[in-house]
Amino acid sequence: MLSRKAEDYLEAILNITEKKGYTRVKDVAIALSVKPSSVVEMLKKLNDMAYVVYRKYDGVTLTPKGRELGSVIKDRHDTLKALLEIIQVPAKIADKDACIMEHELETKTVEQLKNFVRFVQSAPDYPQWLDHFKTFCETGEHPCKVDKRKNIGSSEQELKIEKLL
Amino acid sequence: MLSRKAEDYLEAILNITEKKGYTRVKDVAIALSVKPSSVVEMLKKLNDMAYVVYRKYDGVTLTPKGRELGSVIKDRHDTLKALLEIIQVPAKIADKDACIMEHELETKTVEQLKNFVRFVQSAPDYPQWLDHFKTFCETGEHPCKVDKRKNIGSSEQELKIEKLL
DNA sequence: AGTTAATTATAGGCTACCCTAACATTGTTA
DNA sequence: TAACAATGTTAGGGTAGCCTATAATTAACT
Repeated sequence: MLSRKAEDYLEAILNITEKKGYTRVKDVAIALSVKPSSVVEMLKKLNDMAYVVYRKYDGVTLTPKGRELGSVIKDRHDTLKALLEIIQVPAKIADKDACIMEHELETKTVEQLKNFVRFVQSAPDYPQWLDHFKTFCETGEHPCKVDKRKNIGSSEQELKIEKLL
Repeated sequence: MLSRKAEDYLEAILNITEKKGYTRVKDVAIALSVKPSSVVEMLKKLNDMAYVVYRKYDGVTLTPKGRELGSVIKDRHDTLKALLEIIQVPAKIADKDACIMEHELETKTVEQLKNFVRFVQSAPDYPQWLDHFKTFCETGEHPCKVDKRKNIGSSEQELKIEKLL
């Protein structure tokens, strides 16, 4: 298992490589707000563990193994960020906090997480979409989608129904 | 600012104190899966920073300052746990992962986070409850609650409407 | 009270990660 | 191509947090 930090380095290398086509020590140092010497130290470790190929004075490239793990981490990050954005955390904070979750979160993030939880817990009726979500987890399908196919102009109908409530 | 670890210690002390009325070195060691010597080391630091009162061979108590910060952390933890449970992560995993978020998450947790994000992003129509959530953030009120007061027997009505869709 | 068991404390050591300062290499440009 | 600038590397050092082994204290039992 790689440490958190090692994963951060891997993720950074992946991001930089995707954006510029190659990665140098300096780029990683800037991305992670550390000194170049720290980067070199970690690159040696990642090289020994076969996550990257690191040759002196010649930048870094990811091995297939490294690319694979990097993708998993990036995906995790993107998912967390998306979740935070869904609950109205500003994009910039969401991106930052996706890395940190639990400790040292922005006030705004914590506030929105709380809001979301209270929103669900204090709902006057059991929220229907939660059932929809459960169904979605089991079937991969949105239940309303299935029902709607039976009708045409369902969006108009929905508007009417909304007014009824 | 306290480190993650220091916060973990503080939270553990708060939990143990709430449950047993007092806290000994051994309890903390078990709670955090570390050796007693590590606990003593950290208690000295927390004592110096005035988060706890630590006297040799005589357990630990939280200062008001420590109790306050501990509560904030515990609240954060509870919120994250609740969020994970809302998205159908089993309680036990939710509790564990509330501490960890982002790194070293359980497969199940990541899966459910992904499900939730996909659930929202792939919805056939823009999900209404998201608007409700936005309103909730601004007003602290559930919009449907307000509308419903105008009618009686709204839950019956809802049932009918559901059948219509 | 005396002996043993449990708990707590100290000393010393280890690893991960970061730093600064000095040195090496590569790139750029007159 | 020589000189300077930018970048990369190494050496040496620091802190946080963990450990083991050993010593001190407290608790429990006969």
